[in-house]
Amino acid sequence: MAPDSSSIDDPLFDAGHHIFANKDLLKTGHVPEADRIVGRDEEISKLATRLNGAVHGYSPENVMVYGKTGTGKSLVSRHVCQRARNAAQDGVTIGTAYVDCAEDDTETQAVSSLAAKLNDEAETGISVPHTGLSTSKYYKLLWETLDAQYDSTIVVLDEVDLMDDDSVLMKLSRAEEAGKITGSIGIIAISNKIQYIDDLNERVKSSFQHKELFFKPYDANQLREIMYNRRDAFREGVLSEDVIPLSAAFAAQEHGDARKAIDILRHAGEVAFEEEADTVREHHVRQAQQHAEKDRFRELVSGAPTQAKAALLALTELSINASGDAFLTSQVYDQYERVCEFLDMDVLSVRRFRDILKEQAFLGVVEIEKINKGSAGGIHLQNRLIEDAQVVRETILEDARMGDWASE
DNA sequence: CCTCCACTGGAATGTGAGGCGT
DNA sequence: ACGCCTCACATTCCAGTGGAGG
Repeated sequence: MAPDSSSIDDPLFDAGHHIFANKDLLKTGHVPEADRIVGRDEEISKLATRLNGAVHGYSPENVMVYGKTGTGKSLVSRHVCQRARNAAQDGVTIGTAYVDCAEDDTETQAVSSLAAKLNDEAETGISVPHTGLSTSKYYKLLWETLDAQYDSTIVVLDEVDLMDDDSVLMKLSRAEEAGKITGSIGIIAISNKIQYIDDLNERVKSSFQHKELFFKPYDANQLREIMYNRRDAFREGVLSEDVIPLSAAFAAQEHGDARKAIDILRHAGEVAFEEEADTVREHHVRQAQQHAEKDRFRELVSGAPTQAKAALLALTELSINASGDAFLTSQVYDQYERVCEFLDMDVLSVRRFRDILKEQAFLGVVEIEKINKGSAGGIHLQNRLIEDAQVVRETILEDARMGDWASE
């Protein structure tokens, strides 16, 4: 928790860090100052237009914000909220609240956290308990709070698609016309899924439709600028020239996710530190990238269903023990039967087994090539692991149900 | 150019879990 | 509590595939 720069003279914890000056700047939750937001000017102004009403005491519009992770959706939303608060005309007060629906994923939790965040007890005299009330009570508290304090309220619901249902959206969007509150309310709903709006209740849908805002992934130039803005996380002169451009290039390949870009940069710093290098260089970035790649891969494998793991285990076994690195489906299936028998699992049909391998190919864990052996055997698929077989094997064996296989 | 091999992949169908309206 | 629907996962069946080798 404490910043690296705190200088407690304990030899166990090195006095200073020779790579990082302020590592916090590279934390995922770090919010940069307004003038450091890169390449999102258009999105900022569009979002502001929608919320413009609030500043003048009218009703703001609802907005649905789409975009992949790490494209600045939350950042821009928070930023615009803050600007709206500051820009509020004389006599107009604006309340803003941000709810992460990944944390508060039920209706009650979301409403209670909204009420708690918007309520200033000193001013309203209302106290909002963290738990214990019924959902409707929390709504009532929320309406009271809003009436007591604000002319307009902007609510940001981040990752709404993780919400268990859309009743919060429903009730919030209708609060004004249903006369629950005297002021107005605007919702910024943020979602990673483009189709999210299709699953919504018709009423909610209509209040968000045609008010969507898309966030494009960052390109390499923008990523580079984002990283330059945080270069003071490192000590001066520690970053060599090509580190940031290279990290940006890697991250741009990975769908333009700014979060990943920063991760790679931080990782590169950590690698350099562990190597006791004086500067962060290109090869540290490459190593960090590989590390990230491996992490992603491990996540894929460890998250796979049991049967898929058994299939992969069969493939790793062949890759390690047999010659060659690509194997016919029938060979892998034979091995898979042995694995299942040993682990006392159900043996799936060949047909299903083929589909499982195909899924893994889609995820990028295995690679499948079609070959034809002619009159010697017709059409076959050759399955090959993309990552190192040992790595895959170790990851699978971490699974309790698979562990026994380690004893052959 | 035709055959032929052994697997591929589409389609139909079955099954259990979980959500939804009544 | 109830049937109804959808979804993910799995099985069975079988026509289709396409290059090596005659």
